[in-house]
Amino acid sequence: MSEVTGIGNNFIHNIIDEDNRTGKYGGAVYTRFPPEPNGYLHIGHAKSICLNFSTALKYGGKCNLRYDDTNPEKEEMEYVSSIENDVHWLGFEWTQKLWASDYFEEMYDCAVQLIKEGKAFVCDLSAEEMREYRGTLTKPGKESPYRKRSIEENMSLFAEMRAGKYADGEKVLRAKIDMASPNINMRDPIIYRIAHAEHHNTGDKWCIYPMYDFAHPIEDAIEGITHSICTLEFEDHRPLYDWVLKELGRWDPAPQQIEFARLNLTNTLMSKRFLKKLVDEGLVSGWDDPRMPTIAGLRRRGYTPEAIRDFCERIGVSKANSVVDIDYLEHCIRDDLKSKVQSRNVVTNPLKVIITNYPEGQLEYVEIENSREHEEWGTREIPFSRELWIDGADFQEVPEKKYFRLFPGNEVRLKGAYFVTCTDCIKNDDGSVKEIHCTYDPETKSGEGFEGRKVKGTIHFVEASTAVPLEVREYDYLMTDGLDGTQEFNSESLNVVAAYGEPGMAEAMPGEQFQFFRLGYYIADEKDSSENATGKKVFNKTVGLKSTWKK
RNA sequence: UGGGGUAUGGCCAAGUGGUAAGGCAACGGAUUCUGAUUCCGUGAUGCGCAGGUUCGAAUCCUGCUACCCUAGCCA
Repeated sequence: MSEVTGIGNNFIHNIIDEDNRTGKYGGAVYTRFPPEPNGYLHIGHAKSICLNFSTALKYGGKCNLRYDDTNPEKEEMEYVSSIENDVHWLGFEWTQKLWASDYFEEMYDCAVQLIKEGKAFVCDLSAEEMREYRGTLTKPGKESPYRKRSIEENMSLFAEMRAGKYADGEKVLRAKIDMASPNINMRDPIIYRIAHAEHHNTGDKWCIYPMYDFAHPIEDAIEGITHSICTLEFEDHRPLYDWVLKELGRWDPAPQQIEFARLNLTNTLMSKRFLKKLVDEGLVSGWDDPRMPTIAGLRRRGYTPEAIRDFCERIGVSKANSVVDIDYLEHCIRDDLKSKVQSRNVVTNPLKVIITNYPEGQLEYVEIENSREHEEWGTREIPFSRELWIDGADFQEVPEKKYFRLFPGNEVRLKGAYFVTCTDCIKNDDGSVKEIHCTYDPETKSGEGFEGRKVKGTIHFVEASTAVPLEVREYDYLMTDGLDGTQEFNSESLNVVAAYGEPGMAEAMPGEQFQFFRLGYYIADEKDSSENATGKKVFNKTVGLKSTWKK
């Protein structure tokens, strides 16, 4: 994790420090991560998860996982397990797992209280009329003709709403605040609506459901949340959040809402609408497609929880809208993996090399270190023979300036093995390079202290008869080129999001994470591998990062 | 056009009146059996703009400008 100085503090900590100084919450820090179970979690949620859980951890406080399931029409249980899995995978444990729907009875009671105190009323306006009465950004709204209903009438009407006497949209319960408020959220906001829908948790027990603005502060208060952290777009809702708690007067001290800027990544679209459409239309293999910015997708791509947590900590927290460069995320995964993963030889766009002066049929093993960072990880033996594969990028028939890898007449070191000199370049009929011929110098074997001459280049290789074919995929993230998430798109307009793969050859290895020379990192996910005809393991999908090789 | 926010080097981001942290990216250089890694080094005379207060301002005041959010019976 980051040990960089200056990182790890943010404005929310300042608020908490101040609260602790004044004793507002008696030193308690209780946060919560409140997803609505209507999709998979993505990297943006990871920022919120890290913020909430880490803040609690930092102050020795608590953090709940709470499903904000107040809208029965949009939520599905299938997302619940993925959410819990992702939070756990990131390395966090919640103090309590709760459902907003478990508070429905208490929320109803709160609503009744407001009615009894003349602070809420049942309104019969249609959705359209409601919109007209609400006014505009610049014009104040008009009071509903139903605003003056008596407390008794409101009580019985609300009870009838609960009893199912009315159809969806026929009536709503509204808070009585101020139709002339410059903040539209305060213009007698709806706090309960009718929805005859099956709720995943409460079934058909309810046909009226609380709105977010009414439910959320109550949920926080019931759980004893002290700092309710949410994103910037809720800033305008804070007055209503405070109003609900103040008018109810049931909790002291009441929780406070704090807003921060949500995460944006360059060229990455994270709206659930966009991601869900990709999944629904089969444009990706699922929510965990490696190209997806979901936590599940990143996991399958080879990201570690440590890297994601480190990233979330390094980017900081502020109220300024910003777009973090995706390079930063990649830096974090490289930084994490490089110190804890072994190296393996893998070549892409493999090019056959024949060592013409090496005995045919002979196979020898040369020693190579498993890690250059960890000497204690030891070495392994890799095969070497007359026929090898090298990376297509490690040979240029006509070398560009300052190219010091293999080209006709040039000598390079094969890492762990010998010096080889390119003597010939064999072409196919179409002019492409078929294979190259080299000679090796037995005296230059690695580890034997040859000092006769130096070479400027060292390249890696894979022995041909033992190599495992695979596809090295360098996935692009979901690119937003020309797309902003609001427009329609199809598989064609989404070409930019396609993964591109290159055929590769690798030394045999178990399905774990390794570092590839020059290629970055990958994970050979077991579920992405299969056996080929000869019983050899083939990694159909090898998830990698962009190459570190620059031209 | 009302209200609410935000503006610090290419990208994040500290800073809370005392003379601009750090990270990413970039670019130099050293080391290197892979142009990786590692290691050093380089960048705002300047903190959206214009004034003002002060011995001193990114931080305080005034006036502008730009961008974001906001008119769901979504969250």
